[in-house]
Amino acid sequence: MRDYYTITELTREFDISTRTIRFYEDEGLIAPIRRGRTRLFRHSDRQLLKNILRGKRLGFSIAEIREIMQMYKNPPGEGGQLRTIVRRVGEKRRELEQKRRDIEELLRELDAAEEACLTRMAELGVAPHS
Amino acid sequence: MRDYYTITELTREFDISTRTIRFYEDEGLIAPIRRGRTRLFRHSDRQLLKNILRGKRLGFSIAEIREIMQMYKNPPGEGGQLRTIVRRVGEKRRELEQKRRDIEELLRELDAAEEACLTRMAELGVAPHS
DNA sequence: TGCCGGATTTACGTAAAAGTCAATTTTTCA
DNA sequence: TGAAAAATTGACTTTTACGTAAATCCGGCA
Repeated sequence: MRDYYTITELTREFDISTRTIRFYEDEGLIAPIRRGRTRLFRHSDRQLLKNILRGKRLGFSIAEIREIMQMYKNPPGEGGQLRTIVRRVGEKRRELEQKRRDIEELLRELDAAEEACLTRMAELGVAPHS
Repeated sequence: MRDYYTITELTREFDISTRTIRFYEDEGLIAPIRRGRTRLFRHSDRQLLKNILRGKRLGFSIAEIREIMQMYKNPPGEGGQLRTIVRRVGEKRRELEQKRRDIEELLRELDAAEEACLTRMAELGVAPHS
């Protein structure tokens, strides 16, 4: 297990550009250490990047991703702040549950569409795969 | 059950602007009928709008939503086209399944974050809700 | 030591998805 | 019928999330 990843290693692993990674750094989502001017990414940085990309796949904006990341990087914090976090966790959870319902619905519709295609292909006497 | 919806009824129901609806029309995603220049939305138009917004919530672009909608609006079609649709349905399904895994992961992390907050609050002797 | 390839910085560019504004037009209904 | 309210159109603007280009810098090595 290597100590550090270079920026290009990460661009290859996740199929994103260096510009994208630097952009996330500018946005304060990751903070790799430096040797001179060169960025060195720790395992934790790589993990954060993974989380960012997961958020992106789910359609969250940078601002939303930042907010989510702050939730589970909660510092000791004061009582009121903790309650705020708990409330926002609840909101995000509901949002994710809505997305999950959306996915289930869409999957059902895709199933129906596929079946309609296969039925029609059978009628036409077409082979199901190339 | 009314025959038609006006544009403002839909903007209120779905909490979007008229500009957004007109934009979707320009993009060819919906095609309400006209009485004079005024748009009249049928139930099917409303349903399409619902589908569009579901796609948006899942982070799909307009282009992707258009592609998905073409899948289950598949016309009689010719054999090769049917196979193309079946293939693309498969791709979208895998994409959705990835999103579903992403959601499960994120939900687990939110659970952990919430629990950490609650534990900390108990230590501080703070009441769990306002 | 001189060069080469990768990394960085700075700055401007851009596509997608609307928002905003102004000028009409249309509809409604008192 | 006539004015207020609602809808339309077109043009321009904004925001987000990077892309791209140019200039610079740095570390290794022949």
